[in-house]
Amino acid sequence: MAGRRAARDAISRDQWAALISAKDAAPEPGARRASGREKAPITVERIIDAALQAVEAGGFEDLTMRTVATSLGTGPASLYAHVRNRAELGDLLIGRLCSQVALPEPDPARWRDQFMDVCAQLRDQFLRYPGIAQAALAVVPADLATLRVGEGMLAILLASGAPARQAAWTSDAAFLYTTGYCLEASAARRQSEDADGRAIDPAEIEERLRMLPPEQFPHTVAHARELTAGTGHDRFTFTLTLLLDGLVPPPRA
Amino acid sequence: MAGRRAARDAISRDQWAALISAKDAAPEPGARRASGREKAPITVERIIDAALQAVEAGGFEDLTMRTVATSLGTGPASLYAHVRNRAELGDLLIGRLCSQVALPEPDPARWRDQFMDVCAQLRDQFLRYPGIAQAALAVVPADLATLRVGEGMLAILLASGAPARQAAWTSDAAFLYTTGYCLEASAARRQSEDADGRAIDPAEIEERLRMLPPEQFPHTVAHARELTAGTGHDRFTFTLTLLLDGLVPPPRA
DNA sequence: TCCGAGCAACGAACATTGTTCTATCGACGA
DNA sequence: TCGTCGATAGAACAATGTTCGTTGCTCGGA
Repeated sequence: MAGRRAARDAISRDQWAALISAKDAAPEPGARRASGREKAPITVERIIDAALQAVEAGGFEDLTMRTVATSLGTGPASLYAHVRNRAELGDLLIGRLCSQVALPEPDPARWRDQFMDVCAQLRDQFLRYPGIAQAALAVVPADLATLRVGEGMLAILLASGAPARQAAWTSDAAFLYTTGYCLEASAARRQSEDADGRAIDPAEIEERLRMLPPEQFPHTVAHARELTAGTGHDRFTFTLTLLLDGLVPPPRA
Repeated sequence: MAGRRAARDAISRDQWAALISAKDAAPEPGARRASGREKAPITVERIIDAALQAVEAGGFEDLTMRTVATSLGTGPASLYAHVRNRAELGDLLIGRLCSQVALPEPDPARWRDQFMDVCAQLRDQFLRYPGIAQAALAVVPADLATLRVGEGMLAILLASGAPARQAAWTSDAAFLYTTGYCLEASAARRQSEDADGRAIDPAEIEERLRMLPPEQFPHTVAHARELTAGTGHDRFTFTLTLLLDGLVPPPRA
């Protein structure tokens, strides 16, 4: 009760500085020389690999320390020499996903498509690992790979000619919306899977919305189709377009 | 492993219909007559009250079945007669919060302010209970109170004259962004509290952003101030304004 | 008035989770 | 060669969500 433990150890500024300067070189300590291949040492990279595999298979809620550990042929205690927390493992996963996003050279003529593309890359990465967006909403400015994506998105928006603060906030909002969208999509997919057999597809949801009492839910009933529409990622691109058009009005109004 | 249990029991359509038709009357079964006051029976409402109190005090992660139960002077097993899951408890909490949102009569002349106000109400409710937005991202169309807010937001946007589908999607995006914003804000506040004593304020974050290598993070370093700015809820209203202006261009461009 | 059925309440327990303690093993430097 | 230090594990602990029986109460009908 009173002794609420620290949810996550905040690193000091010195640690932060060390983290930044050590970003290159450092050929993954623990790999040492990859001397024999009798045991294959545990490294952060291998932990991340195993964790991503687990999430891809069973969703973020199936990502436990024991799952990852047994997947590596060891016990859960062995992971804590490389990862401080389960939360830090989540950060590392997001970092890995972000590091695989290709960032274009900002082109003022195509900034809109470029920004959309980066968001779509993020979206596809997140959707590939259901529920992993949860971890993206807990991280703030921790990982370098995550910051790299933020830098890339900001660069594209600045190339549009928008003022710095508005570009920064829009980039942030787009990232937030992307993770929220993926989280909702993952949750919906999970919910439609669990009744194993009786799936809840959009048509079923539309049907149920129509069953609401029309006196209290007139618009929901009337536009049930529009509310549940959005096959593919139409809704996703629509919202981002809204944001970008609000930031810089499109040439042809 | 193989026997992955259903994360949440999906209700059948009949149950859904019964849920809708039973929305009024039904003076909370279990309250019966409030006969004596010797024990005060456990009701869903009292569970929700206790749960909200727990979240307000210690955040969403301190919301455990045992916390709620002992707060009501009983054991955790007693709650399962009224609540199916911890997840359902989360849904109920969101429902309670949503039920306290005041929905205005849509006014085509003031729809922008009206919509903003509803979102701000949601934001303040969510921020009052740190981390509770997590539960809002897991719920899809379950609770009636939640649907009521959706109906209200949709009604306001329709009053603006926007096409139905765009209004529906924008309403959805605004709700998504609101929950994401609150989740991020709660996480940041928690992280700044945990080092008990050594708080991480925006100034500290700005400082750290400036420490990044300028060759790889030129814009992040240059605009560190803009990235960390946004005292109060400037960022929140900015993003929503972006969405609304994208939906219906403002009269004075 | 009495009885039985149904249901809320509860104590105890189970499985699973994150995390820590401590011992062992190995390699590398002095 | 020895000592030290970090990685690896085994075992364990505390806490969590959830379920299983049992108990007790209330209410409807004989």
